[in-house]
Amino acid sequence: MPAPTPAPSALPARRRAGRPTAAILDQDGITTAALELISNKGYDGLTMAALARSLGVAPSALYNHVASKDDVLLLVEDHLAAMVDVSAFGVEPWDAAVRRWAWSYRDVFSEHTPLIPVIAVLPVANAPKTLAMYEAVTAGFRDAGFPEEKIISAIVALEAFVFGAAYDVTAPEDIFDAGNLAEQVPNFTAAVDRLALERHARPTDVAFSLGLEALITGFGALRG
Amino acid sequence: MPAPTPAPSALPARRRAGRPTAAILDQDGITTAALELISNKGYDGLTMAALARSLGVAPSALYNHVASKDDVLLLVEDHLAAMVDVSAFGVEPWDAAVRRWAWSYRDVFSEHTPLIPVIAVLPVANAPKTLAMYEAVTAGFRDAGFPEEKIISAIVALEAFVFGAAYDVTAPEDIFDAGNLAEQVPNFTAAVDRLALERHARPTDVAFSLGLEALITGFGALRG
DNA sequence: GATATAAATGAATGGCATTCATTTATTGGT
DNA sequence: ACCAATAAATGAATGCCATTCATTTATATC
Repeated sequence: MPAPTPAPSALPARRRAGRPTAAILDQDGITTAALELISNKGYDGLTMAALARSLGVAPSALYNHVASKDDVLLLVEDHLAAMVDVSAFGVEPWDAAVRRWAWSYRDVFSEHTPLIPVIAVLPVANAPKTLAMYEAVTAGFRDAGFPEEKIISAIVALEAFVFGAAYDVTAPEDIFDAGNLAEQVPNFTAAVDRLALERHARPTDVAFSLGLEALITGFGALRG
Repeated sequence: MPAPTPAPSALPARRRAGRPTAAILDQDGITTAALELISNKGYDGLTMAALARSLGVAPSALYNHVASKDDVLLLVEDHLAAMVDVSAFGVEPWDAAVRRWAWSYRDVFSEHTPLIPVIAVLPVANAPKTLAMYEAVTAGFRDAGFPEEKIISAIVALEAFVFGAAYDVTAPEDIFDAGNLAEQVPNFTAAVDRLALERHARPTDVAFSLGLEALITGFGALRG
């Protein structure tokens, strides 16, 4: 049967199918809209349908510009990588530069932990800004006298710590409350209670600092 | 209209609805079936439908024993926590015990990275075996002369590193291949190539060892 | 023996990413 | 100046997924 003639939609000037004067969508716009959506509704709210809606477009239109939802996540990841602070490398001493980099790396991704499984396994060739971050860090290590064969390993180790710590930031405060099992784990409970007495900074920041300083000290000793 | 009388199913002795002589399902059986399924089909294959099928049961039956799929993941996680090797604490020296614990922790969860977002944020009260692991580690730190107020922070930091490293294990080998962007990141590319010349162990193991030894050294100095 | 309960069934439900045929304005070639 | 190819949109499927619900019934409890 012939398709019924669509009633000429009088109301909200609905766009008709077909190539428009200028493309509505591009990867930059999709990235920006995704970030906005994530910021407002979190990663649960980031659906292809919601993303399309926020761009005033049908969901299927997105697939002219990205291959999949994972592709969207990759775009977001690469955008965030550019926000990580590598500016101290080559300016400040090596240890201070690492410290700045690692803290900002953690802070950026602690708001975006659902990306971590994506990044951790992402070939860098698909993420130019991420690659640029690695380049800056690598150059910083090299110029600081780091033996070349250990640079990547050191960065990988630091990154592992950063990613794990990013999760930790999002954990509930009472994650270590053993509840009614407390009597069965006296050492653990005592240590948790003891930590709670220290009221300096967020526990997650204390742990991050403790680990990061150990890594910086340990890696610093490798420099020639 | 009245429900049509169901034909008395002659064939595969299909179970009828209603309370059976003994419960078919329990949390242990669900956990075991989930692990089997994960082992065979990976986490993508772990659906409530597949889990139910492997148990010879309707999907909805699972919900008499678990509240949600996340609940299943929690059961799996706690089972795995019991496989982490804490046996060296109190037997071997502190640094050797930490080494054994961290390596085995990483190895166990590198096969189960989809659990990491669950664990990292999981209140320990819901995971008794995980809690038992923490108790053993905490006692080991305390007996090694670790100041009590730093024990939890040190464990959290080590755990963060372990989780991040577990992801790294699953990364593709050529993750650092910059492809056609290689010229734009000369330092990075050189460092990646230089590492490739070292053919001792898996790169992921080299990085883990490097980071872990730095953490052990750094934390070891905190002992009284 | 009556009643309540636990544990199963199977049929919805609603959300999700993704695919596909179709439409049409623009671009580039002749 | 026409014409073919293409890019970019639509909207209607598709199939998978977790979860809910009314219903059934064997067993346990009073």
